[in-house]
Amino acid sequence: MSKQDAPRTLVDLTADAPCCAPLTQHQVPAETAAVLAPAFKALGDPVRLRLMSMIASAEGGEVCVCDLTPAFDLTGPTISHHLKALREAGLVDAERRGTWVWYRARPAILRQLAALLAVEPAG
Amino acid sequence: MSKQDAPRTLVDLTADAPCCAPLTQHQVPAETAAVLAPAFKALGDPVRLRLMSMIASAEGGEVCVCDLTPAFDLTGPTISHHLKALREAGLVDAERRGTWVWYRARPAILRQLAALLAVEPAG
DNA sequence: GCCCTGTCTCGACATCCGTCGAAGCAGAGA
DNA sequence: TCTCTGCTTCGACGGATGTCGAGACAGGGC
Repeated sequence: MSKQDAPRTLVDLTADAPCCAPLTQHQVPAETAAVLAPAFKALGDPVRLRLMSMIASAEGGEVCVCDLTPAFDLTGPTISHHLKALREAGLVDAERRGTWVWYRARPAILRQLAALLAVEPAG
Repeated sequence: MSKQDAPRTLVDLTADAPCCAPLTQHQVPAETAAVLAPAFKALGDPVRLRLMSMIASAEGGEVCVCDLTPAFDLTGPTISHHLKALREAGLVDAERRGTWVWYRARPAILRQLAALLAVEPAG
């Protein structure tokens, strides 16, 4: 369940390759935009942004779905749907251990997104 | 046309205030997520990501719509629609000067989004 | 084996989004 | 004033998205 369902176009994105020059310095090619936009899109929902933050800032680097769901006024299926969106965007990984499923962040892609948005300190 | 049509919830976002601790260090509060998610959402479309890049990397810091439109296989109204989305997300400003409309980036909000996604070098 | 708990998938629904053509508005020039 | 060009807005259409309830599946305990 953890890796296979990430779309093929995002696979190289999840590596540690230094892929992206800042938005503000070079034009983003169409192919790069097509690959990166889904990651921003996944963060473009308040629930997913909070989920991403809860996962990425979790102690031990991972968090159980059972700790995520009660934090929202949403049903289990809806949270599961949002987690799937984060998974398919390559932002998180999931792993089942016994009864519970644990999620952890993928720092590499976060780094790449941050690098893309980087602005020189004194514009 | 330049500022008034930005939604009210984003106004404080466009200031230079150091608003956001990294995603990976503190949980993003619901209010912050509600304010920031629309900005990521605006970047979550390949066309808008390229537009944002073309505007942010333009020489002189601004670019004419007439230079943006021919770069895409899309009609004028569609490009205008995407530019409006970037405007309403507070990512760009527009200004009419004579016949043409010029767009420029707002570096402050880009900095804030990048800061939110920041990951420690040796996470 | 049976049930209980936790999570995901499926189907349905309302809403939102990307795209287009047509029309409107603002400036420039004849 | 009349017309032309550039950009936006409007209205419409098809497809994607967020949400839910119901049901399926996996693992643990009896």
